Amino acid sequence: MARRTKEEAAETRESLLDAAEHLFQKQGVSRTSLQDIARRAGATRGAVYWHFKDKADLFNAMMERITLPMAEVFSAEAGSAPQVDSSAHALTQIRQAMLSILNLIVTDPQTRRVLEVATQKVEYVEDLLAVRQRHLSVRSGFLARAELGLLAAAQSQADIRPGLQPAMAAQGLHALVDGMVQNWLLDPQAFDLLAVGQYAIDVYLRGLGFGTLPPSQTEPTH
Amino acid sequence: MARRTKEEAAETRESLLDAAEHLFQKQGVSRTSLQDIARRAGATRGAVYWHFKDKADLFNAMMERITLPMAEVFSAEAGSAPQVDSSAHALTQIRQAMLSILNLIVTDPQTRRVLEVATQKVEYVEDLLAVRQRHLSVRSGFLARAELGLLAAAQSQADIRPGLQPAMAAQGLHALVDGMVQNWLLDPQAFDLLAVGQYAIDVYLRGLGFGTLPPSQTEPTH
DNA sequence: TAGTATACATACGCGACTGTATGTATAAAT
DNA sequence: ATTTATACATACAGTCGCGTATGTATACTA
Repeated sequence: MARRTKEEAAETRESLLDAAEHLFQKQGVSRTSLQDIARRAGATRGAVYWHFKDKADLFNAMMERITLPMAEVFSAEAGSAPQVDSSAHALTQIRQAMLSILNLIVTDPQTRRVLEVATQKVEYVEDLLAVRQRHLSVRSGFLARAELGLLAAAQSQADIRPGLQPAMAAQGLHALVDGMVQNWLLDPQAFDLLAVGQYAIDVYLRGLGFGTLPPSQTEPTH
Repeated sequence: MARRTKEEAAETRESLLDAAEHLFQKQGVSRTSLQDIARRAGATRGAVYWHFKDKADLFNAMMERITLPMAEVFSAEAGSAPQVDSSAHALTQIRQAMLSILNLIVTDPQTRRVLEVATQKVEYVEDLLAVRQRHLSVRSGFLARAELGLLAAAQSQADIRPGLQPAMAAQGLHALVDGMVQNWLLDPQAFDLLAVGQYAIDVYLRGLGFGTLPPSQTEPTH
């Protein structure tokens, strides 16, 4: 083979990452060789070592192709409908953001693939610790957002519990969504992520004292 | 070396599993060779292959040494105080069981180690799929228990929400606890597992309509 | 007490995977 | 129109870890 145009080179890179995604999901990261990846992409290890330093570098590049769901949704939400009464609907925003996360995971195969790899098909160790770091930073972003939202919502509502502890409440909310997603990824047929997710989130928010949620679609179909 | 007594052989086996626990936690399962394990246990690969078929077999033996927290607590709970009024205190039992889980994880280093390995330091794939299976069966056990408990509690209380859906509610509860544990294992200094766990669980149960929890220690110290 | 099975240690052969070195046709720069 | 850097493919060691085969001293058994 000979030199390709810059475009073609970029395509090669992408196809390598695509191949890695699928193979990592099927065989796990450690059991997938660079040979495997190159072959599936219709290339050789030469191409891999040209585009990436080693497997860890390739893995990180794969991760960076997608924004993790949590971050994705919050950034999208920020640029959505301009809020006239932001504090009043802060809670609705949080709720909606989390449902969007669940929806994205159910809908988008690539997101689901990479998420599955990141949570089940890789060992959080050494050169791959970047995953852990990303995970942690996404979490802290979520916590900050949620905490602010909860505070804002509490101020605009009367029936809020006096003992509300925003930091702990946000941690719980995060654990709920995160645990829900991980459990669903472990066995997608076990339950309906959207339905159960919505139900559980509403239960939790109600437990915080937010009894009156927008009547739009608060109750799941039963 | 020569032949050891049966006792000594059993000790060798245990020390191999101990070594594996620590090394798996530090380096991940795939990056730990049987050589590493043998060396740390003060033995050779010969001992390993005598006691175990291969690494997967050793890994599974390591997992089976401990009962996973969720299962542990429920089995212990079953044999605890005999219930005079079981339906009335079903909820308290559930709550207590979950707090015991969290307590066990924080308290017992071995449980924490193995749990960390099982959730972060192994790839759920092929010969190691037994972990996934264990995870799933523990979950279904939890769900069954929790669902029954919720139903029993609902019958004995008036202020329960009419729309209670026990299956979904149980899923949410499980996701909450599971997510909490996993997030804590990822970064134990990020928050206090016991305090936040208790807070979030109570929030969730309150959201289900169980407003009056036993006054023992419902409110976290603040 | 001789024999046998046990509980390892040691030695060997092997494939797999990695990183690098080198070759090369061609797109792009001059 | 050369030249050069690019985008790979191919070739080469080298290491590592695995599984097995074999050796062996001793606890147990009859």
